[in-house]
Amino acid sequence: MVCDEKKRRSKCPVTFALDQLGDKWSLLIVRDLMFHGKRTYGEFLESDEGIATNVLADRLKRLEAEGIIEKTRDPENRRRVLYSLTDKGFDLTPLLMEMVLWSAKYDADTATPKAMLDRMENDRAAFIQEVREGMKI
Amino acid sequence: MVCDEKKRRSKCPVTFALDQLGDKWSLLIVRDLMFHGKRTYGEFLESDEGIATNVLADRLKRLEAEGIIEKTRDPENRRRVLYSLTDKGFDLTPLLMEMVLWSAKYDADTATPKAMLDRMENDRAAFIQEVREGMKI
DNA sequence: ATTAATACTTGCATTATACAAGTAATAGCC
DNA sequence: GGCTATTACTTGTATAATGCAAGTATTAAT
Repeated sequence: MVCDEKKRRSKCPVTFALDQLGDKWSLLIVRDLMFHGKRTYGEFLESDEGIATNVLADRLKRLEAEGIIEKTRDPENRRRVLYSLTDKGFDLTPLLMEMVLWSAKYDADTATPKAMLDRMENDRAAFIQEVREGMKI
Repeated sequence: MVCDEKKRRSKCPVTFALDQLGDKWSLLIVRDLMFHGKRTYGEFLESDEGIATNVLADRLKRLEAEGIIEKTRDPENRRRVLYSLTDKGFDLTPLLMEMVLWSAKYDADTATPKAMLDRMENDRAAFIQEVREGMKI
């Protein structure tokens, strides 16, 4: 194929976001980068949800193509690839925060510390700043 | 099958939300209920994205089972079924707002009026209140 | 030179989706 | 009451996505 751009379903912003992130795995990779300090293929594979290797490879490729993550070789160990969030990826922080707050409200078993939920709700800007700093290489 | 509960992938709140909404269609139905005043199967079918009839039926069933939407017969026309958001569904408003803001930032073609984006950003509570009022039957 | 670590790719079975068509219940009209 | 239209689905089938097990390629360590 000469052109691999997908046709857009519509010009709706919700659709735009869903076309880039609307599946059961993409946002878990973003979560791991954003909140859990994960950076490598192997680390993503270890997450509790158990993503399949081919699906992980596919999602990393797509997220990179969409400019949400970027890929570098680890200079200290050249067989290791390091993934990180771009600004576009980091800007998903508020979206992830709202997901966490919604789930905390409606899922009795959610494993998010109360203190963190309070910070998310009461000082959004500070929380986002903490995430940004935590993401630093 | 005796029990149709799905096993959870993890206790992560992001996973909880993705298991209920993480596909390319569920949130579009929520969007149509929340922002476009749609309430019937036929109206959802008309949306630009072009959902397949069987997928729409499946998603309506799931969303209802998850307590995000509810179903009533239209008393004035008993062959018509009316869908509406529950409180749990309405509480997705901030999540949808963040999706819209993120897409507006990164998609040059997004069709959201600037004035609406400004209200979402600068007066979140008021915007949410407007949505709530607009949703009234 | 051999083994280990890391990041993938491949093949195949299962599941989900898209598309076209058909069915069921209610309503409106004669 | 019988006929047609409306509305909300269901069903069948082809295509695409996912899950799982196994294999390959590149770099590092010994």
